[in-house]
Amino acid sequence: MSITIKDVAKKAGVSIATVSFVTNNSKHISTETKNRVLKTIKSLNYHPSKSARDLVSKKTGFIGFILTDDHFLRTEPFYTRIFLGTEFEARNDDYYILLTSIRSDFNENDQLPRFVLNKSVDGIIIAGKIPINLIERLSDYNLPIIFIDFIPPSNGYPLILIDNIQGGILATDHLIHLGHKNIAFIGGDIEHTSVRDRLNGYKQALEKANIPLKNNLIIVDAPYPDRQNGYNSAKRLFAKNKNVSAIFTCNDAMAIGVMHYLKDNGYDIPRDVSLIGFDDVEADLMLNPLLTTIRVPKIELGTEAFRLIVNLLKNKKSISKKILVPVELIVRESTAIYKPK
Amino acid sequence: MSITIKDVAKKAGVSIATVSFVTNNSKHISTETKNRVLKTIKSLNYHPSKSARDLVSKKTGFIGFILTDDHFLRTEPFYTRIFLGTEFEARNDDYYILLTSIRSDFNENDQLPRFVLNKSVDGIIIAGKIPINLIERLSDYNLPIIFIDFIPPSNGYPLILIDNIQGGILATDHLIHLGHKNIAFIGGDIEHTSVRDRLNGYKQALEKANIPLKNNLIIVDAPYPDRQNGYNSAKRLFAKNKNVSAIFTCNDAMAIGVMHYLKDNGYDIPRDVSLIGFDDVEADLMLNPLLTTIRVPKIELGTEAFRLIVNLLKNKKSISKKILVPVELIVRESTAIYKPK
DNA sequence: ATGAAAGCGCTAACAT
DNA sequence: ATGTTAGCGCTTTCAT
Repeated sequence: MSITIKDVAKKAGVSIATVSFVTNNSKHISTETKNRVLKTIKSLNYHPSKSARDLVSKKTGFIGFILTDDHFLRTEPFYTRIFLGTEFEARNDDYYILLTSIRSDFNENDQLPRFVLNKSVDGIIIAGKIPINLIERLSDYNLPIIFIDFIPPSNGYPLILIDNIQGGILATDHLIHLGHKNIAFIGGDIEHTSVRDRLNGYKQALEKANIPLKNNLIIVDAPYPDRQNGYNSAKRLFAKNKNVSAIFTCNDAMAIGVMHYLKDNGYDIPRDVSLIGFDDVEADLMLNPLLTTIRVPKIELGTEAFRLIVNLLKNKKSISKKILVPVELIVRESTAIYKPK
Repeated sequence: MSITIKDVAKKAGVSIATVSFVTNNSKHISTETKNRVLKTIKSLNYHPSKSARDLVSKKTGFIGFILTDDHFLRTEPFYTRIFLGTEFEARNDDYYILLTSIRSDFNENDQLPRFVLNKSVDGIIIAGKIPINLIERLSDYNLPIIFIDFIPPSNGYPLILIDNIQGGILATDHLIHLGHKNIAFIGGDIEHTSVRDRLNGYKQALEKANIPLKNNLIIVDAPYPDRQNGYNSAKRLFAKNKNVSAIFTCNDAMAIGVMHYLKDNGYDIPRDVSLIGFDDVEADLMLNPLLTTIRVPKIELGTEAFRLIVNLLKNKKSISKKILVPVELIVRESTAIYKPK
């Protein structure tokens, strides 16, 4: 049998209430008894039973984390890092994160995540694009929900977002400062708010530098921002336009595809073409040349989300907050000063 | 407030015990009352409180899943798929999986996963290579532990393993049947049991076909089986040996690296060189040509592990089992009949 | 076949 | 400052 609060109380010569007060720091206990209790707890290696605690406090001590399976299994560890961030942070607050995946084509007939049905979480974190009908069905459960890197159609939810516009500006400014004028933008689906915002930043930066916007330098018709689509987009870009000297892609996966295209077609990076990505994923460090990119602090997105939801849980009132997490330019090897041919 | 067992009992006109018996199927209840209770449960949308249940049953209803962070964040979603498998299976048994990562250089001073310290799991699943000292410290906690895709130095743990030898035979046989004679093997660290076993299968297949083993066709000196090391290994292979007509790499990540090397050096796949990988990860489907490989049923590794640990939990006796999960040859486009140049 | 009641380990109101 | 005690929602033994 496991050690319980009674064992500690008996051994320390106090009541179980006192022990409880000590473990919760909830009432003023004389330093002397407090220390004695603490010592006993340690000596007995006592850990309060989570279920007993949860039962009386009417909390579950769990936060649900929902990811579509394609995000969960993405080749670049992006969302898994965000999960890790929440998990790190949860360690301090005695919470556990329950990770589950749903199908990306989640529909009416699919079951909601079990932890929702069984009410075994106090709140829900959702990362990345998620089917709308899931959100609607979730709202019946009266659980605090917050979104990371996704703007749901319905308002009122707290949001943790990447400062994509700023990132777009940062990336484009970098290329402009290197002397580039013919700067292309390659993005995936323009319907994604993050792609749109990054493109937006690109446009703002060009405008500020008085560089005219050319539509045939913008390729945003790929369905999904992965390597393959990066490759194809680059192919389409160069089919229309030979004198591109720099490319800003909406994420690193596409940048890697673009890099392959450039290599396959005899372009040297960065001598002939400068290339900058967005996200800063592991894979960038295995490339040759190393990819210059905009770093998205993935772990921090997770920790921010966790902190926010815990605050929500404490204050009960649903303060609709929007946290914009800043990004950072990481200069590596794939960008260089513009040299006319 | 939430619906409790009392509400159900009152509405159904029975005692709470009866409701409990129904939800647990634990005693014979007349079909009539049973149906009535069931209907009431549904109408009230009642879900038993997990904490209350756990408290009395002295179970936590949780299984811990430990992964080193480099495995967790691997570029190819291999271990995350295994986790998903356990999670899928856990849904049927009313268990939840608590996923946590530890650093791959976990040492004496690092804290054990919180769910171990707090005794909030009933058992532990560990996937992939894990630091030995963690295993040792874990053993103090008297929790059932099972390993997936890793053979710990200490015996007695139930193991879920991939049938690597069979996979090696399958892959090599495939190449042999295509008429290849100069078949290379590229692996990562030979210290890994799985690499060793796959190499073993390779050797067995060659021997059976009376093809002499050539040591300069075997490259197993890379520290980690990733793309970059695949690339480098291929480079070393061709430096020693020009007339290789087929390559079997110990995993797909390395195969992708090899593929890049071959392309960079003007080899056509599969016309000049046939290539087969191992694992069958998403990325294979984005390659050109599509990669022939040995499929490891990742989801199944997870479900098997979960089933095994639940059995362990039920029977209490630690049956030291070893489950060998079979693999499958997936022929795609990167292998072809041998044609002399 | 069903019900009454004890008790799992803990928190928190109330008492001292 | 510390102790007593009533539950939290559930399972399970023992009655009936």
